[in-house]
Amino acid sequence: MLDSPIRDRQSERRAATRLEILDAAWGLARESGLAELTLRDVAARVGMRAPSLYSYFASKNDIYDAMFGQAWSDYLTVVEALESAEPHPPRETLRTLARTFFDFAVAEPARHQLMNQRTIPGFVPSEAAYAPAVAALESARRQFRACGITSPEDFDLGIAVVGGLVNAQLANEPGGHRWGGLLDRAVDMIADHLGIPGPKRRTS
Amino acid sequence: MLDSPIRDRQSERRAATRLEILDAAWGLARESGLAELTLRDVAARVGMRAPSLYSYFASKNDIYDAMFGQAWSDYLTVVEALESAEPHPPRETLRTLARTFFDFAVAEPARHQLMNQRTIPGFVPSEAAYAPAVAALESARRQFRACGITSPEDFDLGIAVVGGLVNAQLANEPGGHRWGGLLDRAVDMIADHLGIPGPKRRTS
DNA sequence: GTCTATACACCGATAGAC
DNA sequence: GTCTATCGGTGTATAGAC
Repeated sequence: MLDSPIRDRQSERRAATRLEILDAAWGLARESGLAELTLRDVAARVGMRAPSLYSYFASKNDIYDAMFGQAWSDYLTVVEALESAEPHPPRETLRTLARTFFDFAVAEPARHQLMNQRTIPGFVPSEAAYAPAVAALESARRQFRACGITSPEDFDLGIAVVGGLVNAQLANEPGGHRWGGLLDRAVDMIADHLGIPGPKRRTS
Repeated sequence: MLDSPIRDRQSERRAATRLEILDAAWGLARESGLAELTLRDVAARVGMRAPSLYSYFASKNDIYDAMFGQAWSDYLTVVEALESAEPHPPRETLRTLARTFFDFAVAEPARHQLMNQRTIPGFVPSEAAYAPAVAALESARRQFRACGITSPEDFDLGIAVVGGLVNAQLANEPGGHRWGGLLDRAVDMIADHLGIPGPKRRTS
């Protein structure tokens, strides 16, 4: 009974509407900022009134939670695609990993704010939404390990450096390239520091 | 007439009340979060009603602006004290500079959020409030230069790395020491990368 | 089941009495 | 200068129309 055709159709419709709502929320977040989201605006964009959203999400933070899960799932797909690609020299793998994270982040500042900063008042990601974030971090950790970086401290350092470049770029020059242009040098700096073999890339 | 004794007393009282209001705002920001500030709560803490605050500040963002200016002025004092201290070996100077910024940031996450992240909706620091931030950055730049780091790109890289460690610490483990313990290593890594002479510090 | 109308408590901000 | 009263806006809860 629980999975009768009727119920399937209903739950499919429901899931589709949820996606519509989330798309509207992403659009508004991109245009006006993540924290500027209002339920009335989101509802209007999908042809509803604000209270109707409560048929699909338990609260505004529940919408943020679903967006958080979507964003990390998307990034998980990207980072796992890198992992399953044919092997490359360690420094090239690290460069690609760093560049992928950097580009993903600066491409959509609102998404990066949701994924990596904790600035939405009262929002704490649920365990379910956090799962793809953990998986993405583990994928990155495996790729670090494949490059010979096994110590947790070294991994923390690498993550922090790339994240620092992202934040500096977004905070001081969103849309620019001043810190993005330092990314390859930063990776080589870490690789040198950790004794990773391979040629340095020429600085541009 | 404009600087009669009476007027002096009035403006002194006014400035004192402004400071009282800002102290109340800092206390609430520390306790409940920067974005959770409400004018009603701030006013209550100084024994006023919310509208009375408008006699001292033009808006809520004007309060944030004054807090922004205070925070950077405080940091400017700290960083200029470092600059006027007796010279030290380059790596030690860089370590002290990095540690000072790191400790200042993690000591008060709300203050760091206001100073270095742009997450308060609609808040853009005024030119006046931004001035001490520029001065602090210039002081840091001079100290980098005294260590032999003259290229703007190298400075950007150094700032970003330290900022990345701060953000990682605050985002993933506020109050902890996981990324703070990597700070000296990170400084040595940069110093090695840039060919700064001097002994490495033993890793802990 | 979906959606709406309505209402509530709270927010920043303003007007005007005192 | 500080107050009360109030405005438009917010997230959210719920009763009821369809």
